[in-house]
Amino acid sequence: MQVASAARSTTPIPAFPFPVPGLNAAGQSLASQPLPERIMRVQRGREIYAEGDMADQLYKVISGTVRTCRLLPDGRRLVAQFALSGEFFGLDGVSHHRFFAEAVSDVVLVAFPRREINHWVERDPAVAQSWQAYTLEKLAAAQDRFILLGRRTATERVAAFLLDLAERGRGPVGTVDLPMSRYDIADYLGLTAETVSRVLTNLRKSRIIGDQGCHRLRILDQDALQEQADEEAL
Amino acid sequence: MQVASAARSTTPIPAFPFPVPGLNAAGQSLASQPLPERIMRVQRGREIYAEGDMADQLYKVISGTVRTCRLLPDGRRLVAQFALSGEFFGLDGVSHHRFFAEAVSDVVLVAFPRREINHWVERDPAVAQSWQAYTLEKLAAAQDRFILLGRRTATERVAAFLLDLAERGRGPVGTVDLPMSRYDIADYLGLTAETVSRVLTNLRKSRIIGDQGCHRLRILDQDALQEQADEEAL
DNA sequence: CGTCGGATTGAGAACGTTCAAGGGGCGTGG
DNA sequence: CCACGCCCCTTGAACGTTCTCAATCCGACG
Repeated sequence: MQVASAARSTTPIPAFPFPVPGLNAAGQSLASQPLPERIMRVQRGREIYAEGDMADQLYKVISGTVRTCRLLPDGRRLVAQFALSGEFFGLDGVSHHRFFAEAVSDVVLVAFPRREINHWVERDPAVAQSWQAYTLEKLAAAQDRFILLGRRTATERVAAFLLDLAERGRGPVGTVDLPMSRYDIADYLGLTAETVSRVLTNLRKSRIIGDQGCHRLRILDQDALQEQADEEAL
Repeated sequence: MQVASAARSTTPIPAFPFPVPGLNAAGQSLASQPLPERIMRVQRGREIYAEGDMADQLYKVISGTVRTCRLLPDGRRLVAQFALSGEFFGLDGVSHHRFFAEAVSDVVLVAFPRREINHWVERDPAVAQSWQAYTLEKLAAAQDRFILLGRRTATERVAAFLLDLAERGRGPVGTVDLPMSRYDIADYLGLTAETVSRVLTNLRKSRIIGDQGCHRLRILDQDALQEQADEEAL
């Protein structure tokens, strides 16, 4: 884990991970009490925290992509989350991390001490409410993923993944960035890299997506892709 | 949904769904402000709430078993949770339920209005903390399930399921109750009922579990079962 | 220009599903 | 009380999707 020098005055104060009344859009406290912050820079492939580490911080991605994973003893891996720029991660355990986090690409992060969040939560019921709502939303998203992993075909999973990334990504409309490898995608979707590759090839041959290199593609037919994601047997 | 008549004086006040300072073990308020409660009785197979319903209540199972599920348009189903007696459910959406809940067996429930919980959370930071911790725990459990659904073999899934039920169940030690059907189990584990049945047969033939009817079994070799659950290739 | 890791493609195998048939337990009705 | 019927559970056989293993290709980077 690499911690860069303290934030420069040129670095904008990052937004709090969840919307909080009393903070403006940039996350600056309206109560003239700036949030403590710690800017971190992590190189591609480096670990941000390990499984079992104290979960005493939350992280917000300023730029780049982060993955949180767990490894089984025999080498099988599952990616729990991809955190894109603007998103946050680190909420994978009550007191200790149950997953480890790595930088998919070079990333810049902000770390929020959890005790600071707890302090806020204790002081302000509205913050507590926001925080709770945020956690509940995460829980709902996790439950949605049960269906993807438990009952969807390979094509459905990949199509849904592309649509999800397209929505979350910040590139030009219709263009999807895939900063992670096929192995990462596979371990996120409960597939193998070969299967992911084959599905992408099929979608390309069907003119549903267009090729712009390994780590970028265009969605040529949004409706068709949606159809592939929702249900094979429509 | 069936709502029984108001609780009798013989009905013990049910415990709050999550541990809360200021409440004793039975969930009775020490602040001489009893929690509002609503006892419900639901017959086996009946719906408790539907997908899309307002998520304005949390439920605690007093006796029986409840499943929460979602259905895909083509009939595929996924069971998100089994709530055994003493456990609670209903936290499957921020404002509206994203799953529907049904009674696996005849059940007795207590419903807690969410606004009541919110009220408590707003009044007492310690309650807020407990509530938050509870939600985080649920989130961590959900993330664990990603691995089960994404990367485990059929045998591993079933073995892990049996161990989980054995731990949560309240029957005699070494005995596991399976109130739900093979189809329910399959939809919980992302398998088919046939596969579940086959795995159980294999475990029986290996003398790892013993037969006591379709809905009850004995764990004969806990270590072996643990081995099956953790990893095939140990 | 060469090297290396990731991506793609192919062939074969394996695991789980699908389809189908038979068996058993429980509740209902005669 | 017994018989029937309806689920559900179990078992078998064939199929299919995905995985595994392997070779090749491509692109990024030195």
